[in-house]
Amino acid sequence: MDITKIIGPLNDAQRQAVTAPSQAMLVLAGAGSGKTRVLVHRIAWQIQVEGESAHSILAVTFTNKAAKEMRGRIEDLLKVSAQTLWIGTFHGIAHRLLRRHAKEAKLPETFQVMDSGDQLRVIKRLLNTLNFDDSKWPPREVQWYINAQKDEGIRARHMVEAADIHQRQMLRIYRAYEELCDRSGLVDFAELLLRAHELLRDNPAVLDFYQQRFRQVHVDEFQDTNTIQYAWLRLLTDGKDNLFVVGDDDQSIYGWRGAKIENIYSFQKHYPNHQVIKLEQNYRSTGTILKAANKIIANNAGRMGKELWTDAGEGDKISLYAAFNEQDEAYFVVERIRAWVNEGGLRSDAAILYRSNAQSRQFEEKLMATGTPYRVYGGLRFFDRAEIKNALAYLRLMSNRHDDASFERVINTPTRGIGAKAIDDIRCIARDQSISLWAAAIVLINQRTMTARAANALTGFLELIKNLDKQAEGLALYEKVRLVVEKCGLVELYQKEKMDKGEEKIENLEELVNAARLFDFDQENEENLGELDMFLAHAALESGDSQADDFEDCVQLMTLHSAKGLEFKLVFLVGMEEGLFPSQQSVDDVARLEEERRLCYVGMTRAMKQLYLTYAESRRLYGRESYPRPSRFLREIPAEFLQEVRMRATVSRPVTAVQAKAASLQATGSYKLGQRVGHAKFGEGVVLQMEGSGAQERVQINFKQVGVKWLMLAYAKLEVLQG
DNA sequence: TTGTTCCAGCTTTTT
DNA sequence: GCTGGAACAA
Repeated sequence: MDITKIIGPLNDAQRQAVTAPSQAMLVLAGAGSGKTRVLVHRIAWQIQVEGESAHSILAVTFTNKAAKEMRGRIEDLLKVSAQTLWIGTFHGIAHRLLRRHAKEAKLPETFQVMDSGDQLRVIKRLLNTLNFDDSKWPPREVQWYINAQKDEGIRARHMVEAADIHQRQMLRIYRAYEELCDRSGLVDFAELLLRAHELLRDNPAVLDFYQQRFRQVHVDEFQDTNTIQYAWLRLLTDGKDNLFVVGDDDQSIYGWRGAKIENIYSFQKHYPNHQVIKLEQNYRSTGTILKAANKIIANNAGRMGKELWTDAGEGDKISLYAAFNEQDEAYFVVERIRAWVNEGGLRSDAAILYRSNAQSRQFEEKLMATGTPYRVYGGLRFFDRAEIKNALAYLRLMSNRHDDASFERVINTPTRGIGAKAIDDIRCIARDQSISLWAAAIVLINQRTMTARAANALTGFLELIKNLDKQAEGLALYEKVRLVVEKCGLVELYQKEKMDKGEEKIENLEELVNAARLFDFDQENEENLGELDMFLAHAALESGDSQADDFEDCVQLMTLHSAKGLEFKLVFLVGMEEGLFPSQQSVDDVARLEEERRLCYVGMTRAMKQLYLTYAESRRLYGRESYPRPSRFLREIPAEFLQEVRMRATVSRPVTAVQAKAASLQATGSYKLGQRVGHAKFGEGVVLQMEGSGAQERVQINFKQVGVKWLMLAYAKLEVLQG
């Protein structure tokens, strides 16, 4: 195999990164600069040219999707199966290590992975048993607190009793939560990472083994790593400097969930012999889009410094549309998409990006009304559905009787006459004796204090699980799943549900059997573990797509966060308003505001050909009308890159909106933000900002020809133009 | 056990 | 102003 295939398609900077000798390496890869390509080709280079065995290479990503894509591309390039290559998410790899070394990690062999929904339910229940008031101790906050500690590598036992009563109680809950999880053999996502770190830290033999084995370690999206993930990477590469990380400080948008952009800076300290390579040539967007994005991100302090460029030409200007309200905004966007499609564009090349999920509705309504197919990203995923979780809970109980979360989930689902009283009693016994709910249920039955009916029901439940387990013995995985689906009574339960809702749930259960059949057991089973346990872990770690792949050509709707890593020919960045984007909750804090700005940068750099920015002059939010100012990010774009758009045809504006606008103009006796105005010398423009009052009142106007200017209202003879 | 009513809350999300 | 969850009544 000749190496031109590996280094041929690369530019200079990329080639430098790919062919560099083994050493600590930081590749700062701007948006659309071929980051994945560098990783893929680097790994191929090491195997083909450096003669590394695939077996000794580790590549870590954040999402299953990225891991899958990378594996596929490496196999394409090398034309061999990359089976022995370890490519996976941080959580997936951590899970693998814990399965292999359960004993050293002080975990039971049958430990089960909880997803965040499971975790929340466990916490809720825990708060109840500890007699904490839900309203004073919101389970979500507790969950956030616990995960934040774990992300920092802090166990309850590391923490000092604080003077603060709130802190002290939190610590108490954290401690109880850890105990509960240990007792039930439950591991949450943060725990996977923390345990994997402790496994390496506390077991020199294990650490040594993996340090020897992984001669090359690669990390994707390094700016998104949290404290514990980075600590884990450092352990693994300690003294070898064989860490190759790719990331972009300008695209760090997950600080709020523990990602430490600082890890990029620390990397340079911890690996003094590192090399930094910047990838700045962009292969995605037009020159105009890149320049505008560069200008925006330049407002952030403390960047590593990077400026995207392209040789693809300037392209169209960025379009700015000031809508009257959110209805008009949606109408405008949908009309533009229709025009795009009429001119032969694909719907799937068009994306509507927003800051918060709630914004999707107005667009969905307008798309629906015009019969335009669309797809909303986010929302319920397959393995998150209640019916699926119920079925999985039965399977988990079969595998591990002490899985309290699953026990509680299905003890009375479908209803089998075990009421709140009985469940309460079981909980009490479990708490008092520090045993699992399953064990407590047996104790309760033996006490013979229950009514015959309740005792029968409870015995029936225990027997059901035992019988299912017995019958499942020797069956193939999918047969086990089918057995459970058929025998646990869920199908009957959903049959009774009215309308198609129940039917859909039954279909999903059938789909679960199918998923089990397709589950590639061998690939994930280096650990020689039970097939069922692997499948259950798979379900927790890979929650699946929210929707089945539809082959229809659809407009794409998603949040800015979920757009990261994607690209579209036509992009609408909507709701560019203060309070929405940047979010109200971020405006008082420089660090958070900068993260919003990075989000804006990410959003803009999704666009390949055309970018539209829209904002509404009035928006119904939380039931009341608000008149937000245009987003500060709009002001950060030099006017030369912008072009104001108006609807070509007369817009059928909702009457109320026009009236509201007229009323507000009269009320303030002044100009409104976004108001189109004319000036004798400067021509036509749009009001961006106002300040002062009376004779001191000034307005900032973005003129089409001459750009942004501040004018004293008293002197500038402005003409109000109808927009 | 189900249906109703009331009430808080209201960024972003993968694993 | 809407939504989801919890508390309550029947």
